[in-house]
Amino acid sequence: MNNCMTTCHIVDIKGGVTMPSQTFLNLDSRKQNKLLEVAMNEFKTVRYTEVSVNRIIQNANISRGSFYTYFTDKDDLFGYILELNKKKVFALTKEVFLSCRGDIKNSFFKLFDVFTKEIEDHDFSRFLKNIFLYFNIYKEKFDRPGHALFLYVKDSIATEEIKASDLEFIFHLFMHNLLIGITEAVRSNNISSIREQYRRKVNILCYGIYKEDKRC
Amino acid sequence: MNNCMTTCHIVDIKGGVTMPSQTFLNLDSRKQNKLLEVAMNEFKTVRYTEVSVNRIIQNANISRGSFYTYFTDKDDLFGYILELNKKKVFALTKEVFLSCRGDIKNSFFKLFDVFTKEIEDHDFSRFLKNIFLYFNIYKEKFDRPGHALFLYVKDSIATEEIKASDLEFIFHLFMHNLLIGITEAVRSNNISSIREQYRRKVNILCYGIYKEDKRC
DNA sequence: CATTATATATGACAAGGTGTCATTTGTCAA
DNA sequence: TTGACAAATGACACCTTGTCATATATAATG
Repeated sequence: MNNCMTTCHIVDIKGGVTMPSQTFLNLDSRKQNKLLEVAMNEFKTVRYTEVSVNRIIQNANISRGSFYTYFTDKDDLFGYILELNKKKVFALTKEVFLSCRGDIKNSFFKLFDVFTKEIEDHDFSRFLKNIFLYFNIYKEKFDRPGHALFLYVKDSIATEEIKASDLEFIFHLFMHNLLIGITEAVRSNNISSIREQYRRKVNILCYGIYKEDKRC
Repeated sequence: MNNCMTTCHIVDIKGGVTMPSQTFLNLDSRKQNKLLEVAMNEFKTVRYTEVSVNRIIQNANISRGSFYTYFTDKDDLFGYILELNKKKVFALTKEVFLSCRGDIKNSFFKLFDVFTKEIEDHDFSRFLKNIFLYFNIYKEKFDRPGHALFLYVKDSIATEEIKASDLEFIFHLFMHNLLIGITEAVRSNNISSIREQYRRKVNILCYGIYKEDKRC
């Protein structure tokens, strides 16, 4: 059943804001894209630890020296690619929230469908997993992406019926659940059952874990 | 406020069951411990990617060749150390559940206190973070530790009042929340406020996100 | 005790990685 | 044509890892 993937992911990536050098930005955009594409492919293909700058520069046909004038190192490059994709993720997320009039439950139902579709369409699987992993425990709570995403969609969330206590926490909880769902979906060959399971979980998140009578 | 830690973690670790070679197990236990201690220290000190087998064998006073007869590589070593510590974590967790008669809410309240105490006492912080990270998104859902822990404590959880839908998911949700709380606590200098926040979240998990009237 | 078998230890080595830098090449403006 | 600045280059120093033929210790046996 679950025979693939004997590899797990917890990766060390230097934090901080990532930006390629001006030199890179000045580059002919064809050249930029070539490098980005090659790199993306590398990140999709091998484990993060095994990503090799050597291989990247070979495939992109640039010299070692050039690479290091563009990016300080592989973390830097990865961070940049992430940054580029983040925008898409952010935009999609917000769009969904708006289209659902801020309703959390429905938004997260829909997000699952939207993202799994997106992944399927673009063969992003491996790379997107990395992106999602980027939103992991640490990230999620302390670092930019998770928090930034929240800030970005915050206003699109309908809060009248929600307990005020900690909207950001709630958001992360749902996000976490979504990521698990998506990752499962990406790996599974039976999406519809994963989808069903996912929806049940969203319900638990909404209404709590206790049976009716026990509530509060 | 949150000025430390510019580093985030998403790490690549090979999965699979980790076991040192018989040769290592045969070793005089003083020698074993020496190596383990040195390694542990390395893992505590530097980012996972930067952990160097070189440094470890130097500090442990063993030859390169020996190391590689004990463990296949650094992932293997890390996995083993994790394994050793996991037992402790498992035991503690179960103990707490039993002492709370399986009540989820109270168990997770207590787990927070127990673990933060444990960490404080043992200067595990950096290493335990790694352990906790080991239980991250992927792990949590697909791999041994998270699932295994669940199986281990499963029977100690009182389920009469819980919606049956997906106990494991609920468990992971609470766990996830606990890990976030602990990590925050480890980094913070105001544990009691983190603790308070944590408890509020546990309540959300128990009773859902909606205000009274909106429920179901 | 001598001899053989087996377990353990060793460090030189190949293969490959990273980041730097003095130098070359390209480009544009005066 | 010349000078000034931007970009590209690849050899280099220095690191890492995992392997393997060889040396050494330990045990087992005739």
